[in-house]
Amino acid sequence: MRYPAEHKQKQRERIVQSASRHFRRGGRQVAIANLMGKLNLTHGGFYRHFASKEELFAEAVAHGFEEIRAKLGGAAAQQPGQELKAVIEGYLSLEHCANPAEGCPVAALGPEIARQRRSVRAKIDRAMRDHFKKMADLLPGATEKERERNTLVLFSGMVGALSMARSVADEDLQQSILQGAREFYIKAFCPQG
Amino acid sequence: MRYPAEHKQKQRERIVQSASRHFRRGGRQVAIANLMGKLNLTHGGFYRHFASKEELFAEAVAHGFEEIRAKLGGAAAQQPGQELKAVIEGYLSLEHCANPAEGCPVAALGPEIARQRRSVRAKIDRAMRDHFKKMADLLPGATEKERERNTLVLFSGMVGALSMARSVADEDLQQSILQGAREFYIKAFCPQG
DNA sequence: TGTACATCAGTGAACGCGCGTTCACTGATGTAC
DNA sequence: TGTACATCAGTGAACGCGCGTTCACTGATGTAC
Repeated sequence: MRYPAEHKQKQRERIVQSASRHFRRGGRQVAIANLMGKLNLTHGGFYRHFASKEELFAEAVAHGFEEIRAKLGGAAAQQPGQELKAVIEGYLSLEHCANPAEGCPVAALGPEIARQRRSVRAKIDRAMRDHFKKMADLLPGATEKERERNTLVLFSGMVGALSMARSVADEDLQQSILQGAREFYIKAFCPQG
Repeated sequence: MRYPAEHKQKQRERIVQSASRHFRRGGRQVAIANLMGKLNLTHGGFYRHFASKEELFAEAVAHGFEEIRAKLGGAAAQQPGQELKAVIEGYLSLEHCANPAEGCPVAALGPEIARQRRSVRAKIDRAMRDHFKKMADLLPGATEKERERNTLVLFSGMVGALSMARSVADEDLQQSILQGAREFYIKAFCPQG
């Protein structure tokens, strides 16, 4: 059956968005047939949209940066004057910890990204740089360079806290990790305590 | 062929140690046949030592904590009076970044650990708590509780920096992440700057 | 306006491969007598 | 001391399953005339 003109592009976007969440939840090994099935499609059609699973993975990770940025941006907008504090509290929240599917792609997939071929990582790099460049507006620092350095320190630190919190089984320990990191980074990066 | 009395236990330890490194390099999905092959064994014998791949994985991760602690302890011992600085510089070194197989298991496998069944994570928890308890001796803090809180903040932060550095393709960015984190954590946690 | 043909997103079977786990078997050495 | 048997770490074939990718086919709609 032939589809309307924009159909293909929209389907492709749907696949990327859905895959992005499923990869973040289950890892890169989530099967293509599974991903397509969630959209009521069969696996055969996948290759009308992507050359390989690798290509989808790279785009899915890139999409994840946009999604988390929208979330953190929303949290920031709700606390004018305390934007960075809101971002830190949002990122290190129990809610983010419990929902990797809708959260930060580095915290959810970091080591798996690290194992991809260079070309895949290069594609992800661009999205990541773009993401952090945009996030840097919220950080303190006299020059843009300094703000970007601070951004990398803060976000890499939060990635680790979230990743470690998710990997422990004990809920008290999980909470301790998140809370300790929240307090520490707010003190370290939010100008007025 | 029947083997000497201690043979079985030694073989088991060899498997755990080898698997630990291979999992850290390639992820949990590294095949049992592959792991056994590295030790010139065939896959069939695996189940004389372990009930499942899951069991091996948990022990392999636990073993990883001991290995990295020995490494960091060695680095600390070489710089008396600057132990913590040596640990931070060792953990956030290019060398550690380039060699996940012999490095921190959380940085190498965090998200994959997070996806394991609770029982597996519980086993890993014990090893992790033990690890951080021992590392806490190096951290500043008036009470033991405070030192342990600081330990979690510092190490989770370093986990994220290492994990993020490994996932980027650009070497300059990778270096920036590591260097920024090194400077920041040394300033934040090493008493005499 | 009507007809014949082209298009192409999507289908589902098939290919080829890898993997976790099981199991009957091996055979050198330990043990019972 | 010698013999028959038990042990059990390790072997390698097999089972059952899942997965990435390919491919011939479908069929509703767009296009040429």
